[in-house]
Amino acid sequence: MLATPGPLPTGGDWAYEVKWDGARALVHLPGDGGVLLTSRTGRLVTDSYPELGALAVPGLAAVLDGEIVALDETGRPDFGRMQQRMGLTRPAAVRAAARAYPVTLMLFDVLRLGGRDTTGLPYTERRELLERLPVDVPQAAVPPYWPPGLGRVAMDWTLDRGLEGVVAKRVGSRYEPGRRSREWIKTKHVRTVEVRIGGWVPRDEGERALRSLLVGVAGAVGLRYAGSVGTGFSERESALLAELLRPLDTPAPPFEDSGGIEVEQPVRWVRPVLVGEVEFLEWTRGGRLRAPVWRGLRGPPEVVPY
DNA sequence: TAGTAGGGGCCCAATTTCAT
DNA sequence: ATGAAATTGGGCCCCTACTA
Repeated sequence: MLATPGPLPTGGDWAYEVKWDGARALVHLPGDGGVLLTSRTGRLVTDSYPELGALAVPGLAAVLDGEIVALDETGRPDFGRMQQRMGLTRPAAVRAAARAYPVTLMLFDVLRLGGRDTTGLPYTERRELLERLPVDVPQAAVPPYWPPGLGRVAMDWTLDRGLEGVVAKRVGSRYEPGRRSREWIKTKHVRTVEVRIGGWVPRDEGERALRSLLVGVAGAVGLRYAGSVGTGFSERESALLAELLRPLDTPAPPFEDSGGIEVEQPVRWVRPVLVGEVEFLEWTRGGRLRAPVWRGLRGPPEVVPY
């Protein structure tokens, strides 16, 4: 069951949970002391997270839903660390990564318990089952939730702690396996930043539309490259931007450190006079925008000191 | 060593399904 | 029949592993 993105729902029948920034996983506990983990796409990922073998409780047969996260020293999920765990299969590599960045499983739902399908039960009843589970290991947690009426509180609380956002769940809803449902609504804390366009990748030879924008933010001595943005603009905006960018052509990258930019596609550099707004999740360790979305041009084109 | 592939996520646009 | 909602497909981003 997947959440639909949207504004925070309010009203008497929504409960709220933290939106954990990691990798979604289903935990299969056959009851014989084994553990199997599957990813959102159904891939078997057990071998990548050996420490989660600790979840096995002899006699407990269940299927649970949760998010695998790699917490930093402050207890906040660090997606960069998580990425260093995902996809690893070589035992030596897995061991080394597990020692450096151990993961925790945040459990938030029960799909089967003791051979019984629990997906038909309402959210609140599944939560009760979840909280009564005899899973008591440091590698797993059952984070609390906020009852109806406290949606704003949940948003403020998660914002204060630098968490990604909130997932609202309708208290009477059943679990819908494999589906994206409106009974779960995810609301992210979005950040925006003002950027200058320093280059672009045309969609084709005609250069009448764009594939992506290369943007920068104010750096120490000039424009610092912040990554490329490939979504958020409609067909119309794409055409308009291409039209505005074509006359701004310049031979060299306008960024202060052009060495770090790796683009295999044909890039057109431009004088960085166009200012726009980009919505993004967070800054990566390398100073790039994570999950950037173009939100539009801001203000008139300006003559800039770069 | 360089290039390719794949996982996770996001959005737009097109298509299909569902309601009125 | 018509419009809205849901689903699917295609791109792009970030990061790392795998392959040649």
